[in-house]
Amino acid sequence: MKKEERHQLIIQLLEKENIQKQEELVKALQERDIAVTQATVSRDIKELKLIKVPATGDGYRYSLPVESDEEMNEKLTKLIKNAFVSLDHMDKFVTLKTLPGNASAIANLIDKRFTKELFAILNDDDNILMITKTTQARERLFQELQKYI
Amino acid sequence: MKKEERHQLIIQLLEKENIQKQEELVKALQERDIAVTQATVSRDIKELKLIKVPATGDGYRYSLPVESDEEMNEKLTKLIKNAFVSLDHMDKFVTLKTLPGNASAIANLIDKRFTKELFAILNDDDNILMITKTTQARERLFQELQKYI
DNA sequence: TGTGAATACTAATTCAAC
DNA sequence: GTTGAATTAGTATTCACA
Repeated sequence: MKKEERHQLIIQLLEKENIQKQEELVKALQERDIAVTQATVSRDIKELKLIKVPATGDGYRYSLPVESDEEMNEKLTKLIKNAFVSLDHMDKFVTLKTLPGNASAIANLIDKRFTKELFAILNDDDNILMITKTTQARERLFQELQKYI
Repeated sequence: MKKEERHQLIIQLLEKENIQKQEELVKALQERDIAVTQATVSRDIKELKLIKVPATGDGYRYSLPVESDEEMNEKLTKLIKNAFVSLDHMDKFVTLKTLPGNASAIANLIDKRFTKELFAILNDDDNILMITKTTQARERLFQELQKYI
């Protein structure tokens, strides 16, 4: 079990369970036969940027990070820089072709980042099709995406 | 200086300064001639639901809360329960009539909560007009809003 | 109810080992 | 580069009191 896998598992655990303390995360991981200590979990939390949130009821809980626009932009830039093939538009459509396997991650980020502009977005393994709400929105979206290239 | 005032000040401080530890908040408050201890700041943080965020660079910082869906739902429920007049729909439109002065706050929350469904939302003092992306989305939105009543 | 002082608890880091 | 054990740093809570 590598660190990266554990990180993924931790994210899943946080979605399901109410983790209030790092020790609880340690236990939850142990139940899945992953032996780590509080020290490691503390580092994981830092790396994953998990946040400690005062719970609505009582106590505290660990929660997934809220990505800022800047962080999403950074991610998008990296992803697109690495996987870009072509970008095109027509009417209210924008298409982005990527290297195989990369469309999904990029589409997810674009979806979050451009909710305002997007009417719908869908992708297969290496293509993203975006449908914008208006032609102006298509223009904005296309120009913004060009910046990432 | 009452607690409520201090809370407001803390929120302002967090927006401006990079507060990494509760002790720093204590110091920042002392500089403004407000004498409190770490214990009090800890309670303030819990009450304000401030979160401890692993910083992008190094270390940690305290930050303003992120509202969860549940919290938005709670707020919406309260607001709508208190100010509801009528709810109606037609084609891709949904209208919500409220008591005078209440439309804006409710519209803002609906906008955040139903981004997926909404194409546009606008309000005056006591009316909200929602335009959904599709008829199915209108159906979903209308049914969800009915639950808040 | 709100607070500080002391304390208990939790989390982050250091340091050594791998 | 990653980890656990031990330690330190930081945070939450208890308890007494205004």
